[in-house]
Amino acid sequence: MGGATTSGATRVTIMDVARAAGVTKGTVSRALNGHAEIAEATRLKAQRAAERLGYRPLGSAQAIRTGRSRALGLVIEMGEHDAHRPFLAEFLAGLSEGAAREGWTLTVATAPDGAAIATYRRLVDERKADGFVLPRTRSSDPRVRFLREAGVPFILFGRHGDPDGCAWHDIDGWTAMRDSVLRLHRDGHRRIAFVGGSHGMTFSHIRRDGYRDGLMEAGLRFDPALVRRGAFDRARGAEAAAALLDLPDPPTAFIYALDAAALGLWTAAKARGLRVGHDVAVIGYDGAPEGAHAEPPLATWAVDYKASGLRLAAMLIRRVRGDDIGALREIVPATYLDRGSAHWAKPRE
Amino acid sequence: MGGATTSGATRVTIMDVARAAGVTKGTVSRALNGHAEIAEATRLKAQRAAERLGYRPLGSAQAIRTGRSRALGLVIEMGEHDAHRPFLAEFLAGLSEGAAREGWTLTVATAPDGAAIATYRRLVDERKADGFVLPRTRSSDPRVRFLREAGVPFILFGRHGDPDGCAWHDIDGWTAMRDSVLRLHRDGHRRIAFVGGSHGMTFSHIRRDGYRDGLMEAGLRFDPALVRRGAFDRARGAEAAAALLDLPDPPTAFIYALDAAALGLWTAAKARGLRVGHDVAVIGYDGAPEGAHAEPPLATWAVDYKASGLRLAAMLIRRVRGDDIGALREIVPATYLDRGSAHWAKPRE
DNA sequence: CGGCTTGCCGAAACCGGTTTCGGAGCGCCA
DNA sequence: TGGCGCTCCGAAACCGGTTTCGGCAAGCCG
Repeated sequence: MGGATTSGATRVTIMDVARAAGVTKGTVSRALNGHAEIAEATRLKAQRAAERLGYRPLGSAQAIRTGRSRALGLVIEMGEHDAHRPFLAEFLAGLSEGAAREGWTLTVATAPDGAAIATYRRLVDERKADGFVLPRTRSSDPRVRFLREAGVPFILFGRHGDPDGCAWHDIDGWTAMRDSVLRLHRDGHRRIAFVGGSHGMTFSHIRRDGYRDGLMEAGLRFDPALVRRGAFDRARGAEAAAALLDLPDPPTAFIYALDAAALGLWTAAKARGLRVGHDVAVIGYDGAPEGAHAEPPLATWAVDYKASGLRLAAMLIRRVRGDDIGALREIVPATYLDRGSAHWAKPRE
Repeated sequence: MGGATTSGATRVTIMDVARAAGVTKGTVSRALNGHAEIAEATRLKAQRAAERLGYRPLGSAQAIRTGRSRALGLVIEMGEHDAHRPFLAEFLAGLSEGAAREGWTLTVATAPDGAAIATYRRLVDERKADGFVLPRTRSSDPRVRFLREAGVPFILFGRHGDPDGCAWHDIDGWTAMRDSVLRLHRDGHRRIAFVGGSHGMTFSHIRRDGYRDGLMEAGLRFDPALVRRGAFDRARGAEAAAALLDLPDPPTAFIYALDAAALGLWTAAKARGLRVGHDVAVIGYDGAPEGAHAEPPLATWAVDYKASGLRLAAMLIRRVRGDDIGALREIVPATYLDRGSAHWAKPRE
């Protein structure tokens, strides 16, 4: 077996390519990196030789001179109520595929909940990543401040209170919430409740605004008693639902900012002898897989986390390469999944 | 804003430390890396200076000479039926924390289902990782063959048919399955079914063996009619349950190799007017969070994926450093969670 | 007191790339 | 025909570390 050290044959280096092509290594480097001052014939010679020998430049050797490690950084904060967890695999798949398409890699680290900055600092100091993807952005985000000061490129999955220097990719939660209201209104609902997610998250505000603006557009009054927030899991979602159902004039429809919380309605409704999708309607948001198995299945707005990861990776790479930030901001729509929980057997007036 | 290039002040290099300590950079390198030929006084001088200046060696610069990038590699295969997905976040947290403790990082890549080898090859060729963690090991695993030939260290999360050159960390599925049988037998069950997971996975065989050996220990006959396999999700789990419940002499208890599949029993039982945890008993395996929300909650064997990740990272690093492989093999127990689904209202004979 | 270890560290090579600098060769124009 | 500018590439410096090599000085021994 020998040691676990050498991998048999030694690597093919740029010198090998240079010898095979009959030029110097400097020329090979320039040829392969597309510098303009290389004659087309020479470039071909170099590329052929590299191809033939199976040459792969050593990332760390490039990094030391260029200062670029060609790696994207992702720091996952291990909060207890991490609603992104079910989608993490898809999200990672998107990110890493987006990175791989450009020959980049993905460096992931995790950090205890509030203490992410130290992790970012370590990765930055050791140049383990050229830029970062920031998921779960908060309205005022310490990570943004840190990276901004350090001059390290980053891109938000979400948005930020102060957009200065921020690139982002986000899902249009505002429209989803607004459309949820309009749909429910069309079905005859007049008292529509809203249960928001974690406080401080940008998306929480945006989704609540969508709800409020939807009411306005539908001509319904905004009733603060019908709004709850801070529900990020099933238990909290059930609490909120219970409180709302016990109102003197309870809502007939519920909009949840998170599927994970929306499932709590089942518990609360059952306890009160109400059937979801019959006596009360509910629309969630996220496209969480559990929702499809609820009885009736949870109507929701599906988000393609893999596609988002792909976009984020591609955009971040462009950002690192110096692309103008104006072009690196986009908002894409979620897709409505019409399922049983949104139904309603409208009672006779 | 300026460009996204320089991060203000330039890095502290080893030369800065050398000057501050009044020695050469070679000496600083040796001092900081604990070489024996450095006088204690000199080592202290170097460490103090490094500390004071906030020196952090540049990983890529070290890598080019040492051949070590101090990064662990993890390739996630994006199969449709990936039972590990719900635990991915915990697993990653463990891995990255284990890596961070030694100053290492974690490089993550994903690959389309069958085509992982190309991804490994890329990471190996570019030296993006010094070793790999292989989750979801198959009895005969092409990844093992590839890495073995390439001479790249790796560690299995699971076991392998041919243990040569393999380090591993695994959860004791055998004992869990055996104990499940014994528990159910103690409760009076005499016909106990087993529904296995994906074919070809090492853990599938091991868990089935545990079931078989448990039967033997309990003095029960092994009945092939009571064994199904290939159930890796809720739908397949329901199919298997339906077939078993429709037998002339159906089982009263079920053991599932995967929680995700076990939840399918609820569907099949309900369709036949049977109550889980009353008319039939079931024990799963994995500790999937959805199980806790089932009605009644699913009894299962909880696996601490974060702890496993931590161990795997630590062990892999030792493997890369050349530790003897014999010391890098371990099997840890799962924890039984006694919940409602395992109950049974034994019918009068 | 001389020779031989031994401990410790400086000088320089080295790792595998990128980038700067300068010059050879050529075409063009006066 | 000479001068000039351009194109293209070789030589060498450079990036930030690690490692080899050799030598100085102190210690040990005979």
